[in-house]
Amino acid sequence: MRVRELPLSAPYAEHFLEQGIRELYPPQAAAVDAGVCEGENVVAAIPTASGKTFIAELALLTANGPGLYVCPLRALAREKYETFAALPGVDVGISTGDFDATGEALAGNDVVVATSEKVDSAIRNGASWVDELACVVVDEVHLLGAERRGPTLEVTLATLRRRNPAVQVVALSATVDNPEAIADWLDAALVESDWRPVDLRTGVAVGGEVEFDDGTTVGIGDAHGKATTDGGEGGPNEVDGGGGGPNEVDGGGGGPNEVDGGGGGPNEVDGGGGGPNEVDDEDLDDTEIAAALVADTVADGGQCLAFVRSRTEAVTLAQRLADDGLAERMDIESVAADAGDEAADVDGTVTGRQLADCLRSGVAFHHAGLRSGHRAVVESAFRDREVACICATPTLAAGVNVPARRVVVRDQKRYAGSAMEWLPTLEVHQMCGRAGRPGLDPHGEAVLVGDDDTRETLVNRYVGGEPEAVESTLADPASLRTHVLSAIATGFAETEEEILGVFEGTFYAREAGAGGLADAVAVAVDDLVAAGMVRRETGGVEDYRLVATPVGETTSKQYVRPETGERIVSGLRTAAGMLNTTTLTVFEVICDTPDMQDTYLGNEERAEIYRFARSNAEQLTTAMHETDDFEEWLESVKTARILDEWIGGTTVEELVEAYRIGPGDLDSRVERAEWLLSAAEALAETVGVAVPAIPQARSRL
DNA sequence: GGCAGGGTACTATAGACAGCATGTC
DNA sequence: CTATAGTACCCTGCC
Repeated sequence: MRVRELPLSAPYAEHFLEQGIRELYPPQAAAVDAGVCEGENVVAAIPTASGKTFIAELALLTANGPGLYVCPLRALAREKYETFAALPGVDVGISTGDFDATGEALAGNDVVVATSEKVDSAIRNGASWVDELACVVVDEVHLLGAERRGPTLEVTLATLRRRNPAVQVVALSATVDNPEAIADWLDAALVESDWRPVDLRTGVAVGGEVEFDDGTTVGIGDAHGKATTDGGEGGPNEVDGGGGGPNEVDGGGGGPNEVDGGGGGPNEVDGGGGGPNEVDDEDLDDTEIAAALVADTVADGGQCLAFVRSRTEAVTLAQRLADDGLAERMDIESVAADAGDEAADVDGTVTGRQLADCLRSGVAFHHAGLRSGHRAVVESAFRDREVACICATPTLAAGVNVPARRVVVRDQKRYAGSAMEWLPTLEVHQMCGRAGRPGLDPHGEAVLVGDDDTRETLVNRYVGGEPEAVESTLADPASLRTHVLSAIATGFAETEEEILGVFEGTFYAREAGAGGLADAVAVAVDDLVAAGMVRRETGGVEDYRLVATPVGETTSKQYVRPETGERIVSGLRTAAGMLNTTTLTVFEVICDTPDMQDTYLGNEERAEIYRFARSNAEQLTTAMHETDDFEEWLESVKTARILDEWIGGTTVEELVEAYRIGPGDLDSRVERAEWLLSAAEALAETVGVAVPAIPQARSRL
């Protein structure tokens, strides 16, 4: 199918042709056949980089009215905003917590790009534009299975559809085990495919060699074995009708079960029995294997991503690769010396300096402790081929697009609470899916590092294994309370019956029936009444209606969780009766809510924070002996102390040093504090308490 | 006695969304 | 619990 044949107006068709898109990828063609251009609901469960954006554009451009594009990350929202803004004659608006590109009212736009929380918030605050939508595209719908954020996605989508039954819904998902359930929920046609524009092979590295799922075996430390099964030298990047395009369809991921569960086939294509530099099989630890896997690809002119478990390990691996002189083996454009300077310019923290040093050696690391400036430098230097390898925690797999020739997953387990857990298959697949850069690499390679004991597990679980099914988490009491309050506060529901009606259209209800929630909703309502968020108003003879109290209304509008609203209100009341109310007081209140991210409290620090809490007890709203979770409260005190020092003028460098947090972590704490303080101010006004320390703290943040 | 090197016990561990006012045609 | 890197600390052995 060609772009010319699509029901697009001339300027759009021109635009795509200019971008080199002539022939549609098979999943795109399938989406068109399913009716994306005719207003039909479509769920596309296809790999990343197989052309999802184009499907979204088709839906939005052919829709009979304004469109909404919902995505999970602010960074992705920005990326999409730019993509859509490049379309001729399309007015695009963006709406995320931190970014507002146009300043115009969202109502005037042809397309709005927003995070799901922002859409939820817009609905709660009565924004009118949501009712005029003709089309909603939801990116990464499989996140509906995520705790906390999943429920807001499904409730938001259900509400949008309820208020506007005619709206077209196009949902884009990673490959999951039950895409048909999502399609069924949305009354949508399902397009399912594992076609990719660049072939991907996945392997497991044990000792000195890698066994790939296509049956080939490659020695590690060989200058990277050649010769795989596919011959497509022709031009994997050509989207042109002429070239190898269409017939690549079944050559590639075609059959989903091409993978042989039993491990490597008998047909080894070993690079010739141990190359000259072949690494010794024995006594290689995972890091050495990972480093060799990276070095091989780099020596061959390709770039790598290496995924590890923790932040420090990402940094350590990057430094090690830098010391090994990794980049010297690569004909990279130029080592990222400028990027190094840029990274150093962001701040003078240890993290920043380490990153700068790595970048000047053509290596980088990436994790959530980096500030967004750092991350942007790393991402763009990598895209410009100034960096040979990024060592990263799983953040990178879910974020903006940074494809590499080879992906090395060194660690497949993660510390969770008190034990090591295997990573979900879906997550590992997303890491692996970053392999293969269209136009630059003949194929992508993903390698999981293991040993004799784990080999079979890795093959079964990740190489040949199916990703998990998406399951709703709406039944979680905390999520339910939030959305029940929202339904009442917006006036969509006045009885428990009507609340169930709001949830009728959710993914959860499809699985369990809305009735499955009845008991849980009743509990949530009771909780909200007890918390002073909701009131039962006995209006009629026998019945009552549910009404949000002013506090409940403000809580919902401010988009904080009910528990947060409750904690803030009680904190404010206590503060009003205190002699010594300071900025520390209000920080303690907002940090002691579930909406503030807690800060790790090390053993060493505990005693020190305890002393701090004691000596400042008259400024804190919580008496030590009456905390239900002392440990958690101490963490809040630590966060509050950091914020208080921050507004007192302590620098990032000093705070990072003193409290062992990443610079990016500090940024995110500050950002949340701004938001929670404004919520606190609004709540203070609704309950009629004046706490001057709130505006003080706000202005100094 | 002093110090280097090695063994050992202990500590720590991924990620990231949201409010609102304001001015302008 | 199913792990492992980094580190503070102690012990040992050598000078």
